[in-house]
Amino acid sequence: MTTKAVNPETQRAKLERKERAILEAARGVFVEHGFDGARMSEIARRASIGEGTIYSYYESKAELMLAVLQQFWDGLTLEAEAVMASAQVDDFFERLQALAEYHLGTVIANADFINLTFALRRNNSEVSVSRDHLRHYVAVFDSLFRRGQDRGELRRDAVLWQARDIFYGTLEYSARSIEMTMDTDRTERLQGPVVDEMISLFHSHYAVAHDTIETDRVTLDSMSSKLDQLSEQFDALARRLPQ
Amino acid sequence: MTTKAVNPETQRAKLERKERAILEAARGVFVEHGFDGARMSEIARRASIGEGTIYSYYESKAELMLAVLQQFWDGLTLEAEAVMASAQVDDFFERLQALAEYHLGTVIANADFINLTFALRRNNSEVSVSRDHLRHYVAVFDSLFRRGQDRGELRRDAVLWQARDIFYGTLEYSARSIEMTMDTDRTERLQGPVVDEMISLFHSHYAVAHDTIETDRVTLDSMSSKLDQLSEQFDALARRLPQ
DNA sequence: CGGTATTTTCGAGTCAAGCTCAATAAGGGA
DNA sequence: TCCCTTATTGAGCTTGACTCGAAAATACCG
Repeated sequence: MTTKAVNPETQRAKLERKERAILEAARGVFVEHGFDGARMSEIARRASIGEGTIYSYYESKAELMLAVLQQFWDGLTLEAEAVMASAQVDDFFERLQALAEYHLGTVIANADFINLTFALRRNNSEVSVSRDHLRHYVAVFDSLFRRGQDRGELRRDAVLWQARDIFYGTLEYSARSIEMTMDTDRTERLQGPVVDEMISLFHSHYAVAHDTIETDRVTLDSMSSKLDQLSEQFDALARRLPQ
Repeated sequence: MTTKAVNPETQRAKLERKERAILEAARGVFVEHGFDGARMSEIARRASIGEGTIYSYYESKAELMLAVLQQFWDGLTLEAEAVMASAQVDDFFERLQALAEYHLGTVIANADFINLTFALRRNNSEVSVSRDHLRHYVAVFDSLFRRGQDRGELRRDAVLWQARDIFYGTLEYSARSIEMTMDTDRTERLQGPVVDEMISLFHSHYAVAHDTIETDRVTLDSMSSKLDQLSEQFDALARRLPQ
């Protein structure tokens, strides 16, 4: 009696703990062996439960995988937001650099997960979920970019989704390239140059550099008129000179 | 005697024809159902052979898939090279645009294959092959870019692999985004703007226009100081003149 | 042509892995 | 303690990649 009715929470807590155990075991096995290579029996063994029990928590292997991915992407999004929140400067480009460094590092470190996410593109139901993960994650960049436009650091006519494609597309492709050259090649690529190039690219393509050119044009105009003026004065002076 | 020894070629040709039939059937089934969804039995049925026969041509399902991918990527590379060869202009940016249009269209049209390529990243042996496909394919961009540098259209200090990452990374990411918004959203993205933005980006970041602006600035500064100097000399001269 | 060696094809059978389900255990209220 | 609900289990079911012994086709030779 006393030990049994300890708490109504206990039961739920127990289930949740078990669910977390399954998720953690699944995460490890999926990362180690990929989706096809992962064995439900191994996941069950690591979670210290029977194989059939998994199916009372998750409908199928695919759904379990999806839960793992959900957790993974949620974690990424939170971390990315934290990186932005902890930035000590307001400057767009500094923040972009922080985000790029974080993203590139993460994508390289968790390449397995990223690949798994895109490998799971068969059933339409799963696609939508995977899409939501991405949408939520890239929202960090979106708000950063919009803020940069509002603060006048970025061109107003820049198209958000184009910038987003360039940012994430380039970083992911670079991550794959870095990954590829890691084990075999001697010409190992580093993360630093990739991020630097990205910032430089955003500077030259999206910064309000146009204003600078405007200023130059103004300088040019004023110089030109000054020159004309000087020329006239010179002529006038020359005419006043004695032969 | 007469009918049997028709030709020593016949036998080999027969085998090769059968191999092509298997490859073609496999290609269709893989594209329709993905790697896991594809059934060896269906491939055999479509190729009008017994299931076991496939295994006297290919070691395993994975190796068959790899052969399909090999053929696919080789075709892509050839097409990309043909696009470059048939370009009517020499201008780097026009050629880049043609390549971008081709690549984006191809990636969207054959999204299944592209995904399959990256989904097959488990066994190390397969990785290397997949890497070679990519390396060979992107060589088209590489030679185009180098030519652009040689012809003085592109900055000499530009780093090739960085430009390559930007080009292919952005296009692939855009292709995925376009794919995603295709069936559901009303705000459908088009391929045109993506390519245009890419060209514009390469113009602003890699064209020798940077040098021009730099040169302009330097010229402007020196002209400005010379003008001031001249103005002073003129005043001094004017003061020395008799009233 | 007949006979024989070799090569190619075949599909029934094996094995492995995801998944089901009837039986069992655990929990919890009266 | 009894009973009902819920959770857990692993032996089997199903499916699909792959094997293998046999048969069919082909090549070779006298």
